[in-house]
Amino acid sequence: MSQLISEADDEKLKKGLLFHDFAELYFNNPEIEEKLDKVKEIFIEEMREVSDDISLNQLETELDHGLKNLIKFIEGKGFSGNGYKTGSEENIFAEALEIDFEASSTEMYFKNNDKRIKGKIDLIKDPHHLVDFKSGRKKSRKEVVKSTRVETFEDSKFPDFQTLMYLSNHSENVKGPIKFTYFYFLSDLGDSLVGKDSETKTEITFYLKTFQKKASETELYEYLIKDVKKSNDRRRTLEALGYTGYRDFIQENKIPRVFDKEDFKETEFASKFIERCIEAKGDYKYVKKGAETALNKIVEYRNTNLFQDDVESFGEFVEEKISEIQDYEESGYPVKEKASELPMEDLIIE
DNA sequence: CCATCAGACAGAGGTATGGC
DNA sequence: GCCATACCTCTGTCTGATGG
Repeated sequence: MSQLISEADDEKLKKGLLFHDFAELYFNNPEIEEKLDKVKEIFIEEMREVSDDISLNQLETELDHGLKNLIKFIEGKGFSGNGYKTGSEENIFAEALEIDFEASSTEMYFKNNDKRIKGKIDLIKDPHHLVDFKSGRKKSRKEVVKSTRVETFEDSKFPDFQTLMYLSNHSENVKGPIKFTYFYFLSDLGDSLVGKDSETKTEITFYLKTFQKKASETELYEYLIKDVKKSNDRRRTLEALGYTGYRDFIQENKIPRVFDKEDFKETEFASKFIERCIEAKGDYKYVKKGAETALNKIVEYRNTNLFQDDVESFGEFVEEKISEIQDYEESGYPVKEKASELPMEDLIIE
């Protein structure tokens, strides 16, 4: 892969930067909404500098959608982040419009020497809510978790440690679950014609407890049986087991770190669980089926949220990679693993 | 009352296709 | 080479019918 950046890439980067700058300025100075036309002008002007054959029509549509979505999403004042530094000194729109602004919760930079990570959070909406603005295609919760988790990122299309990195760092500042929102401000382009109101954000929750602990709580038990009819196999099975029966089983048996539904079904944990269900209700096909879909749901829950064990295993992974790099420094890099192929640009190497 | 089965349906994920 | 899109498959849900 060439290091040269094509004009198209350049254009994309610039566009992303401009949208981010607008988000930052709007968050800190919401009255800018009155000067939206001016913002658009500046935006288009700035884009012309990178590329002389941009499609004005398309850019205007994107602008209308993107700015509208960002305004709709951002409301109220944010939180002054402890442990963060203000990230960017300049804001294109603020400068062009000669607005003096003080950012206290946008573009928050952190560098965590202990954990050897660093990054910049687009917006800290409140102490328990981080936000990242994205211009690309919307990704599902499952995709986000898969691409950030150490055990599964290699199988994902776009490995990206950002989510775990930010959460890992931020969890030092707060107690209790942290929400991480990816806001895809352009993802509903083209929907308005059909009148569809498509979701433009993906929210991941990081529970500051292990999955094992979380799984034993009523919340997960409820998740397994809610929103289905009384006749549902899984619901009938789990209701026979009862919450206490379910909780006891989880407390007695260690849940294996397996993220694939099929593989999970093969584990001892799974067969024991099915056995326990049969004991509670009787040896019927629907009980086995109900227990199996429950196991699937448990894995699904795990694959759409993040837990303490994910952060821990990420921390170990970082340590491992850093010592590998130190080894390479001494003995030379192996030829087959180019540094650029490793999704770890953001790891601190000093 | 409860268990079982088949068939229709919806949503999510994965994959192949065609355009740029 | 990239990407968005359409298509296919898998999974789960619900309904209605049958029979204990």
